[in-house]
Amino acid sequence: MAGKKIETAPARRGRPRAYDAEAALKQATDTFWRTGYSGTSLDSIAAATGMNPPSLYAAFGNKHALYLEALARYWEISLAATHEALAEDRPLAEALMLAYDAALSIYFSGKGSARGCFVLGTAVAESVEDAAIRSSVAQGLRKIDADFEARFRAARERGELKPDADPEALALLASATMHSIAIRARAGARRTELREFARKAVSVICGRKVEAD
Amino acid sequence: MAGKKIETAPARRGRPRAYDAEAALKQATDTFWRTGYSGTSLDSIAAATGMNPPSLYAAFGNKHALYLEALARYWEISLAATHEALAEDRPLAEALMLAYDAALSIYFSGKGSARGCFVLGTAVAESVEDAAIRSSVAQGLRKIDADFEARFRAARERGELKPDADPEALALLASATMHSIAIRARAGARRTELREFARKAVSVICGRKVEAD
DNA sequence: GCATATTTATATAGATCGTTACAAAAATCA
DNA sequence: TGATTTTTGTAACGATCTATATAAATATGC
Repeated sequence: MAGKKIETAPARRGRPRAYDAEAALKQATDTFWRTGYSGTSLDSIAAATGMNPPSLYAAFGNKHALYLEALARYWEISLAATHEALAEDRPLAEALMLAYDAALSIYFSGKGSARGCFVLGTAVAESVEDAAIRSSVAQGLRKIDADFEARFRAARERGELKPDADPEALALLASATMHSIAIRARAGARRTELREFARKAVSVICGRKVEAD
Repeated sequence: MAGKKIETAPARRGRPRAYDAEAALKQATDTFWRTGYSGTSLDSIAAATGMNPPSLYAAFGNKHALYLEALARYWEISLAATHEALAEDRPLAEALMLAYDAALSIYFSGKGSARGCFVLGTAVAESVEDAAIRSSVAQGLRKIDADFEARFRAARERGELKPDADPEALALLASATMHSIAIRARAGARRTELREFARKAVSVICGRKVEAD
């Protein structure tokens, strides 16, 4: 066998960092999530992460780059949750409700009042003036649309929907339902109320009654 | 007849104001609409309105009160547009499309890239930390829901919908469609694309094909 | 004309913004 | 140990933030 490359890191020179970049990104995300991009100061991020400004800049570049990284990570997590919920080994209505329940878990995470969706609650506000944020938002929205559409297409082929059902139209309505839930959550709606909303939307979209659970 | 009370104003003392409060509110709204509440400085509002900071404070109180006034006025206008579009002397699908067209006209007003909805694009971002803004958002959303629901209820009674149609569920989907259009507009979607979206949503909601125009 | 009332324009106060300079601290390498 | 490398903590820079103090400007009432 060739020389044994150890799996441990090669022992970096210099003073070791006192922060965990992964945890810091999560804490920065939480701060942006509550007060938005423009409404969040680096001071508050420094307080939330326990990092000093120079460490923040060494780790993430600047405020804008840090926000973009938080946004990308949020999309990664929430898109994966939606994608997994819509797996095709579940009945259609059940899959949709699972997707909305996953979204609600994210929208109502955190300690204080509900923050809704990080994208719709903070990134959309910056989307007029900030091309990079706008592009990330548009791309993520398209991916959710595509996931819903694929699931409706499969449902039609499998006979879960009538043959003349329009998968694209249903996907847009399913996405719209998620958008509306995200906004209402940030506007103070209760979680139980929003889950009822999801149930009713799924009933209309699937063309039949959906049981409470 | 009693003494003739003239209709002209009673001739105020002091230097006359150089601004039109109504026009200034509209220009301030335009500025908030693009860059959000936190992202908008009083300097930029002063530039947009042509007013000096002391005049702004004399006219509107402070930044927060000015924003709340802009928000209230926006709700007034957009709620009236929706309410009028949903008048019951039109066929259901036509009324819905009229409501979405009215919304699109608002979302794509202004010169630069589309700003979407003032509420969903700027007020929702502040809704976690700002109770007054959150309350205004929640109240406005409820009014739109109620307008849609009333229209669907009338449609069912008139036979435009099947007797087992659920007006509340349909109203929530109709609202969600509007929310989604507002968000997508701010994220850069084209107006024609969003109108197609509206048409498809109306088809599903009304349970039948809706012609292009 | 002169006192009074109100708004405008300027200038700035005091705080906070994003960002960085700088030196002490803490690690490895020789 | 001493040189080197990297991060930390503090302090501060210039810009910008919301808001206001102050005085000039412009109207009315007498």
